[in-house]
Amino acid sequence: MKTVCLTPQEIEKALIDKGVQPTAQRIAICRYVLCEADHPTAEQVKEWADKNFPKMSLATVYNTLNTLVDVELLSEVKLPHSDKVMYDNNIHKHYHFIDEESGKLYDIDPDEVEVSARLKRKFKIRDIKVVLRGKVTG
Amino acid sequence: MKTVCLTPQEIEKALIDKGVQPTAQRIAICRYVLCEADHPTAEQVKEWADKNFPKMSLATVYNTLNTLVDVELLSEVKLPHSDKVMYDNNIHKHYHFIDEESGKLYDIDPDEVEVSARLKRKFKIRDIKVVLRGKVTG
DNA sequence: ATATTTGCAAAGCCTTTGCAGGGGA
DNA sequence: TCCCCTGCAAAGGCTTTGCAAATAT
Repeated sequence: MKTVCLTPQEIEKALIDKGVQPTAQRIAICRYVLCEADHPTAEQVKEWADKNFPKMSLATVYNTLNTLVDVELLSEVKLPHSDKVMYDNNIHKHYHFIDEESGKLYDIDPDEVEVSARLKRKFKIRDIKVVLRGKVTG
Repeated sequence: MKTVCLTPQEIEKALIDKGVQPTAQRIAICRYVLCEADHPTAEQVKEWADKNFPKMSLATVYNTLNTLVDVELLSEVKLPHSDKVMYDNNIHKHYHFIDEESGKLYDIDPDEVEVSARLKRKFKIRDIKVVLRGKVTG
């Protein structure tokens, strides 16, 4: 979750820069998922919208999230501990830590994890994903 | 995929040892998923069953696969490149490599990948999952 | 005889899609 | 004007479940 929140104006600009029309719904969702939320699911975005936006359909929530993923303002996280997609405002390379007790996700900086693979020659690695799991104190 | 295939008798014994009734359907599915198949989906197991078993419902396929996972004769693999669960007869610790072209899965021995994490103290790691992705030649 | 398991169909869960109405450029 | 977006409801894909009939011990 980013510590700095974008203003509606900044969000509008970001959307336009990406070639996405800055509709009220999209700006609202951006305000939530880019600043306030922490790895929300579509359902959580919908719940937020129900409280903070006049009226927004679930389809619009999904469409908007998919659009934001397409233009790389957001990234999609699918992890085995949940059947729901989670959305991550961290679009840089990073790993994830799953708190086994709460299911909560934490972003892990790649610098904190060292991975080196020496596979048989037939494997050409293009990407490595690491998912950590355990307890989080505090 | 194991190179050694179990006989129906061995499968029957394995099921009984695990406290699972060795019904014809279960033995048949075991013969496929424990020996012949390579990371099959439930759908693929059903297709195999349709060709090689008098009659088996999809529910039985799912129930049986879940039972085998419960008794640890099989492990469940959920990866982000597919929305379908894949079943793995390798129940030992290992990682996976996804061939980006075919979607095919390869088991990777943990010895071939070195991972070391030095996270902040609040994180107590209980498990590390590594998913590699790239091209496979040959 | 009693407890499990099977098969079928229906339901469940998450996500996508079709289409008509509405709003922005 | 014209195209894109929204909302609604229906559909889609995968998996689970309820229940009655069949099977196992």
